[in-house]
Amino acid sequence: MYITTTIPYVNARPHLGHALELVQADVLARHHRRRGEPVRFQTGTDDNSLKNVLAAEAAGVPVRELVDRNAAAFEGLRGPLALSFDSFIRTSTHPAHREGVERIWRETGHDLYQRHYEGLYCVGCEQFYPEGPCPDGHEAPLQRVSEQNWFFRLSRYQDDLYALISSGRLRIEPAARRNEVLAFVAAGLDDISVSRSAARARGWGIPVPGDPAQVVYVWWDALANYITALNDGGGGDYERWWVREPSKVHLVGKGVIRFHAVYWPAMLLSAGRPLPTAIFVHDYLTADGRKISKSSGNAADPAALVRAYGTDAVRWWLLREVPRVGDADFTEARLVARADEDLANGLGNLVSRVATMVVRFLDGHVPEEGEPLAEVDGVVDAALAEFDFRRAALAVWTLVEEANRYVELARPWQQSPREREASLGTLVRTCRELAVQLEPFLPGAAARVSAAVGAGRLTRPEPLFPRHARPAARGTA
RNA sequence: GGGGCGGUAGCUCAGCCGGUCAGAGCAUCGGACUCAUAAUCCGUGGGUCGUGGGUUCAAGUCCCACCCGCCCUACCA
Repeated sequence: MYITTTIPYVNARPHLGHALELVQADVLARHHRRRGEPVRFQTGTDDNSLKNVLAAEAAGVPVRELVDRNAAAFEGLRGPLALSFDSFIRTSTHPAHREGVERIWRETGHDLYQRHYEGLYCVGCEQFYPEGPCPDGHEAPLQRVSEQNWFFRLSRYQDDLYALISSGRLRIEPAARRNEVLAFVAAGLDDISVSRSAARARGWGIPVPGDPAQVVYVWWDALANYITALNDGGGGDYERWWVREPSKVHLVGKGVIRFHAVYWPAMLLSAGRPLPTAIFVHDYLTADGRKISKSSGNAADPAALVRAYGTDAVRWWLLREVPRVGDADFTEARLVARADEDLANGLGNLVSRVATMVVRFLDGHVPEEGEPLAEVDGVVDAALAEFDFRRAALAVWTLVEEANRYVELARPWQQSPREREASLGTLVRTCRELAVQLEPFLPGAAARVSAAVGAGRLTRPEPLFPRHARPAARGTA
């Protein structure tokens, strides 16, 4: 499976919304790797956006410096969020990227033509609008732009795209999003402008081959990363992951569906390249009921949240509480409640009590016999197949709940030695199974559970998870 | 303007083709237990399922209208 996230433009530091997409992709990657499937997990940054240029100008720093600094912040999420991406591409520095963009440009040459264009351009959206103001409410006013641009014959691919998506050959999830795209395609596709004047872009970006006065439209440039990251000029990765791989999944936010579900497949069709097989569209996060923005502060800064509460707590909130459909509101109080109730009181306490009983009653020796209490692999698998991370996480959690109930039922401290051996054997095996099932979701926690109830003689473990709220304050924060 | 999604207990949400669908978790209250991070387990209370109509023997569950929130799309005067 080839899994990609979108590559964010780096006019600012990453926020929690970026973390959501990265963590979702990471869960898919880890889940499929665990099942022995070949996986390539790809992410990176879009350095070539005009927005980066403007942000740098506003900050009074060279573009290169701002882009490098912010790109480093994105790549730096790897550790704090425990991400397992296999490669991280930066569109301004990856050696094969520029070359790859030029190559697709040439391959689609039969669908490119020059046309004079005049319109209102929103730099915030990197998009033209027939009239103002910009529907997203970006602060910068729309610019009246009049220039000679390159256009792509998108209109030519309307029928192909419709057939592709309605047949499911290009799967778009959730279904409501697929319908949205189909409605858009069916309404008729106009050709799109795919270049900008180099002057207006301040010379930032990739020059159009044979027309240095123009730079390649940033979306065209950015979308290409999905194949240029594989060094599509040669070297085997492209062949392996884009041509032969049967499952190619793009994770994208709802704001960029059209680029991924319409423009990108059309580009590939025009270039005679293989297409992705699935696009999963997630909705957005809000923080304290408000749209996440640069002014949201720490509440939406994933690195800061990890410093305060740890990797597991942040990942767990993103996976356990964000629905497949619909925006989700993030609050620190909810993250703390989840971490305390689920991780500390639920999982941590379970492992703690099981290990302690093995130490106390069996001198630390784990019984030979025992089977996990339940099988959740199938449910997790089914949930992840439809990108329902919350349902998958919940399924794993049923193991914790079953195990805690089982302790109360069996009451090993009152059992005969023989009964006790059996019940503790069951509990240890269940905890081990938990570690296995949990790995894609909470790799750090899984490793700690594994260590606490692993092979050899058990010892009384330290608490696996800290509690963040005082008991008396729980739920009121 | 057109299209889509959501509006279910205080909070977060499950409820596919109409008939144990009125549910879960958290919070509240009561009980049990003591292996455990004062954690855990069991039970109670609580909702006119956005509003108003309609179809049906029967509707959160289908149809229509409207209200609220969000998204996509478009701009006729």
